Amino acid sequence: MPKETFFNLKEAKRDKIEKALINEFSRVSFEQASISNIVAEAEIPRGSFYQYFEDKEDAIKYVIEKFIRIEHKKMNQFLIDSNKDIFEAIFKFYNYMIESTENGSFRLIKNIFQELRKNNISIFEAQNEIGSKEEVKKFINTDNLNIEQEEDLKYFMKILTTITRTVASEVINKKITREEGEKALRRQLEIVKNGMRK
Amino acid sequence: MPKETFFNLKEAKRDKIEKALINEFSRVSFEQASISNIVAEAEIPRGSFYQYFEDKEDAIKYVIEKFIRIEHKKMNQFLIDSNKDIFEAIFKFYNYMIESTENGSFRLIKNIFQELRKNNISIFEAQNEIGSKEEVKKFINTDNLNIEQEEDLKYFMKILTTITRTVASEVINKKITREEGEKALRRQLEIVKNGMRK
DNA sequence: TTTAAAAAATGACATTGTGTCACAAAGAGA
DNA sequence: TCTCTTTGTGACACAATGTCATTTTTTAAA
Repeated sequence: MPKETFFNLKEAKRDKIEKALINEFSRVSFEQASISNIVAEAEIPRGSFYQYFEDKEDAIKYVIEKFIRIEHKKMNQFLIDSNKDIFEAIFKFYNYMIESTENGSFRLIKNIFQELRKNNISIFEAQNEIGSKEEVKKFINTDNLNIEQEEDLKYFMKILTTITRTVASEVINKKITREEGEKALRRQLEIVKNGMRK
Repeated sequence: MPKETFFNLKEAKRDKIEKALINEFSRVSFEQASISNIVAEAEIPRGSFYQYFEDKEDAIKYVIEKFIRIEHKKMNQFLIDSNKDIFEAIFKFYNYMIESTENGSFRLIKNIFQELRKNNISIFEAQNEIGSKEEVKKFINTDNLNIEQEEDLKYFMKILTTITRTVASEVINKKITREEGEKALRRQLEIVKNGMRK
């Protein structure tokens, strides 16, 4: 988490720094991102950066957390739009994701995905942490889901997250086309829905 | 891939370098690993390192590929031991994995897992690439699996890999205990087996 | 054995980046 | 206005990376 000082900054300045962060973390992966570039673009002295953030990791975490918060809201909206059908919502989310990348935020999302994978962070994690089963049910219709134990929903969500992110990553990294990704996602969700056992 | 020159090295020297690599990549994560440390321990001049490897990434890839090759063999053995039952084999593999970490290779595996996740590399990928459906069937009994399309097996393996690795990562990083991991893995495999739909 | 060309080894060096710290400036409260 | 606290600043010490001109070793042909 950024330090207090960062949040005390005037909005314009904070925005400028935020832009510089997004720009640099879009340009290259976390490892290659350079604080020197960030402070140059944000037009702040090097010392100030360390006044605001612990280090580079602290900075990217800030960007990622903001990203996740937005995605999370999106996902909830998709759940509402899909009558709480998690499978349909996931599909909408996938398409939204891919479209975002096609609209320019390509590299940022690509790099953020890499970091998320690296640290094994789920987009649903926040939601899961809020949520007892009852809590989650506000968003997800579990009538058609076979939930035996309290943890099942958590596991289930975890599987869904990873599948979705893996497919999206492959599309974003152009290993497969968007259409192939859609097919792969559909089929994998099918497997999770119906099981692999004959 | 390391350069030709590296493979032309006398075994003793290559082993020494390999040891140094493993040591450094065990000590800290990829980003923090330092070539200076590696060349110091291997007692080779800095220039030699760049004679053998493109860069740090090239070096860790070499270590990872070797690691995967060994794991892959292990997995095949577990499949044979389990009468080609993929679910049982995965379980054996999980336990083997956790035991390896308990026996000292803890940090290396931890860091390798992080890299594997980061780059979304599957342990089964090699196997999948070898394999047409027919090829894979030599190792996996698909009689009880509901495989409609050629790609289904690939998707299925992908899901299994990610689940296993995620759980193993959490245990290795001590987010959960070994027993909790076992439970989580069992339940998640159950979901993939039987499906989530009621 | 001699020799010439190719391959490998070497380490100093230019460059770039990180995080710190002593000091300056600004703000806040009395 | 004075004082104490917070914020800003950039030079600097330190460390790491990748390169390159040069030397050494190997190879193989004469």
